Amino acid sequence: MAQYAERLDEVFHALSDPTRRAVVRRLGTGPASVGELAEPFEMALTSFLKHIRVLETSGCIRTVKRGRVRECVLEPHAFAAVDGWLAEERAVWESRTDRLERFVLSGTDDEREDGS
Amino acid sequence: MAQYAERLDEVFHALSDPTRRAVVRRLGTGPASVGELAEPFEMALTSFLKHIRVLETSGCIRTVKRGRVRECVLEPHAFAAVDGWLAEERAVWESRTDRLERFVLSGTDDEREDGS
DNA sequence: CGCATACTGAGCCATGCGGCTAACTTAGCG
DNA sequence: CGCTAAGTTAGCCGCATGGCTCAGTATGCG
Repeated sequence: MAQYAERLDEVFHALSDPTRRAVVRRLGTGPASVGELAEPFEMALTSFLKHIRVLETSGCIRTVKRGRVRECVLEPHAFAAVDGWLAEERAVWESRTDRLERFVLSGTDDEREDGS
Repeated sequence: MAQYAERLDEVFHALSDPTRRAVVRRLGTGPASVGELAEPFEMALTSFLKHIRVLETSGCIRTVKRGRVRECVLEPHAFAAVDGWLAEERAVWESRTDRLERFVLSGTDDEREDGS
């Protein structure tokens, strides 16, 4: 278990920006060029390109240059990492609430986690 | 749909740091004081406290001061937001692959999404 | 009371982020 | 060939982040 990680930092960072999340959302509906993706946003193209780079280096998207156009496609694989982390987290948390539940129901002390 | 969001920026940002993810993981096993949480890390307590603040303002954790000790507890609710976003994302993406599948199987053109 | 413990606040510093403009490169079209 | 369209590179700017130290504050124990 816990094999996910790796670029988890970068993926979470990539998703922490609304512009980038919007791009991801858009790419969910299919591939698009940088220009197409940039169109809904006010910012300069160069600024927007930085977001694309962040998404790409984090592994959230893949891009290829065809002619003078750069095509971007979603890399759903990257989100599995987030999903996996979340699942592990929930597993830890749920096993804890399970123990708590047993403790409450049984009245026995099952609740010390500091090894002192 | 899409009711989650709100502090999604902050939550993703909070989770983009390994120290903070480790804290979240630890808190999954139960509440802890700032000092307890800080112990495994090299950094100064004041530096560590900033991480706690980030986690708190993002809504990932809740803290209360009892005596001179500040207790931190996980706020699993916050992760539901991430989970929700992820689910929406996947929904978009899967409806797209469904359409693609139909297209491939039927041979009809079902694949234009730009309204031009 | 006095002292150690557990934070807390203020403020410094280097780096990184997210925006910008200006100038350049390539590709496609006529 | 020459012009336009689509990126791309380089570099500037202000602000946020994540580390640090040093000097409080306040609680609990003896």
